Amino acid sequence: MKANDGKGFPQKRVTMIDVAKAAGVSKSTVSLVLNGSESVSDEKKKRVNDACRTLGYVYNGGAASLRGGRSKIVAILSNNLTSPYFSQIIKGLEPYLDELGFIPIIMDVNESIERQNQFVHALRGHNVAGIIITPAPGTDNRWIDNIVATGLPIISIMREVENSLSPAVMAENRLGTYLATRSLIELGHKHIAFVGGLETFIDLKLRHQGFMDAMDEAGLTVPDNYIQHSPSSRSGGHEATTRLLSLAPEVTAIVCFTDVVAYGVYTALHEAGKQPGEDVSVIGFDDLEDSRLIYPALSTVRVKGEDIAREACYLLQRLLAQQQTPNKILVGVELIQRLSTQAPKSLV
Amino acid sequence: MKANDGKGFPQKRVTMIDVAKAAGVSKSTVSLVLNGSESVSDEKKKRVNDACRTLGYVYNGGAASLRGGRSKIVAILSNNLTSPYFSQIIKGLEPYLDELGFIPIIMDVNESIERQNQFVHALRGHNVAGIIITPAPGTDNRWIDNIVATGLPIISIMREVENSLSPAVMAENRLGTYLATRSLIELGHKHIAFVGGLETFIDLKLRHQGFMDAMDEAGLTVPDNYIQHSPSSRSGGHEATTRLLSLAPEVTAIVCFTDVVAYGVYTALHEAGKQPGEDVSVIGFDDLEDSRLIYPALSTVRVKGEDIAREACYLLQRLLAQQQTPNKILVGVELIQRLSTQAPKSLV
DNA sequence: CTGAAAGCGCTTACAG
DNA sequence: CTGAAAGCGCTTACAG
Repeated sequence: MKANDGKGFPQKRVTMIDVAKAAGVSKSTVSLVLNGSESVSDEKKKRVNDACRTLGYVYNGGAASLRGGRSKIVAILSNNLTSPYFSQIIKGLEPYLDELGFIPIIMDVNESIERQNQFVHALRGHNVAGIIITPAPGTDNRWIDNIVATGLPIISIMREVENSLSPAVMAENRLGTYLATRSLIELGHKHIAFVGGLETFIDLKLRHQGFMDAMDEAGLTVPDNYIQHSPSSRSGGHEATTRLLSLAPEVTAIVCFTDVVAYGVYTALHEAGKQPGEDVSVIGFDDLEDSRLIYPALSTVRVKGEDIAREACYLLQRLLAQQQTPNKILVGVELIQRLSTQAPKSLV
Repeated sequence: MKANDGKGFPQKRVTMIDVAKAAGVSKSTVSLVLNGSESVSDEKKKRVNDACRTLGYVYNGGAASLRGGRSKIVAILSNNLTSPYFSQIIKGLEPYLDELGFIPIIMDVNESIERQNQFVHALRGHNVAGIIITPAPGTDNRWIDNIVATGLPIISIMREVENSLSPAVMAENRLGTYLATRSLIELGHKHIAFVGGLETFIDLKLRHQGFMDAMDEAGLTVPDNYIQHSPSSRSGGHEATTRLLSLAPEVTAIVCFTDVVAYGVYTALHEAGKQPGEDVSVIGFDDLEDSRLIYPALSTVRVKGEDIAREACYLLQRLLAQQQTPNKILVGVELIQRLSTQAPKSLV
């Protein structure tokens, strides 16, 4: 085995002063060049840039943000790093953030208010330019409004903090499940269940509402045990569906809180000897990339992560420019019908 | 729609001086208390902490790291944010990092050398305490060794940079696919293919090697078209398998680069009217949580993300303490047999 | 268009 | 155990 000797710190750090000396200009000029000022002659610009390269200069963004008041970092706080949906949104955010010259960092809050608090505190102490957050359940509206009041832009995505003044970007949750449920009703289903989501999630309330609206409109009743809550995970969907099948075997269609929950529903159906789509229709929410690749391909409500990303960056820009922003932006949804939703067997 | 008026920055920032005044102590004492020094009287400690709370003081970690030389931030650079495997490793890292008092941030490099470069540069300028990285393909060994030479701990996980002095933590890749392949041979398979992975990934080379070793040992030949490369995604596995099935329909078993690739293999088999497990055996690598939940449950090679996380943090600690470290740590693998690997039909 | 000077909010020896 | 002082590496008016 080879080994590091652990002897460290040989190089003295190269600073702007060294660069200035090497380039034969003042420190301020170096700063101006590095920040892309127009008011420096091309020749000096080149000398500065060359000096940076040959000296191996590393710009100290930490010092810059201490003096300047704002860093180039934008933090994205995720509650569910394992959620492919959130990954899609992050991927969507990156090109916009890049273009604005920000450097995106991601933090894993994991639905914990304490971690959320701790992270935001640390972020404030590092003068980040802004925060994009999926608020953890139970986030206090005054907490988030206080942060906004300090001048730090903070934007909620996917979930809002009720009664907060900070802006939020969300999907049309209610409409989404309404459309999903109505599509099942139109196929002829009458015993339709709703699986997944925890009651503390604000988005669950809205998705649940859309489901109930469609059922009411069709004059269909929803017994209590047709609603099965669970964590928004595959295993959550699995367990909730196993419960559902034992309590209400007459169910012929299931509306799921998310696509990931739907994947768990598939597993539970398989275990019960039922074929998703053929025996029990299943519809998801999100339209993850996997959903058209699994078997049978999953019908779902598409929310474009990219739309959420774009609007969030739009809000960020306006907040940074101290311009007015709408308090809430709802991005559209689209019903995607694939093989997992079919007419009930009794009608075929 | 409610709106933010965008008027900003009302509060003047509270600093240590304000806290010191309010608590009736000097600025240094506040600093000592906030950094957990033992040498301050309990009474002053309490006064300082109370003052922080009542004033709403936010510790400026940026300023601290400028003066002190190191921040409490550890960056985790991921190449594939959508990979559930990487998410599992991050989850594994967090408790260790928490315990050491570090605050973990994640950055999405997305297999791009330029982004990797840019991010590491920025991280250096923010004096992060350390970097845990899955090096992008093509990472230069001198580049990474230079960073180590500045005293910034950087630890590779999952992939190593060949000929680098910086330490790496990896799975026993070669052994893993060797065991996977041998298990298929023992079931009676003779026409075994290898699907997934790009040739630029160092870990692919090793996994491929393990496959070849087992085949050679059993005296089985591997035609060129039994090896199908693809991105490590579900759709990659899907497409590679579709190619494979048309070129070599006699194949009865597939060793996959990762579990995610295996999921794509399932889809391609379904589309070809074949049942994974029954018609064609499939074995993955990683053992993601999903793998026991999909249908049929996936046989695989388990690498505990937690093991990789633990060893990475161990290396980080040693590097920070300027102690010697091993150059490479290999964590164990375990063969997990589920329903997706069965004897070939011809033998039943 | 460029340079000298002050200061962002901390930590760290150093006296006492 | 505590306080006064210097300085981390930048940016930003301000003169020139």
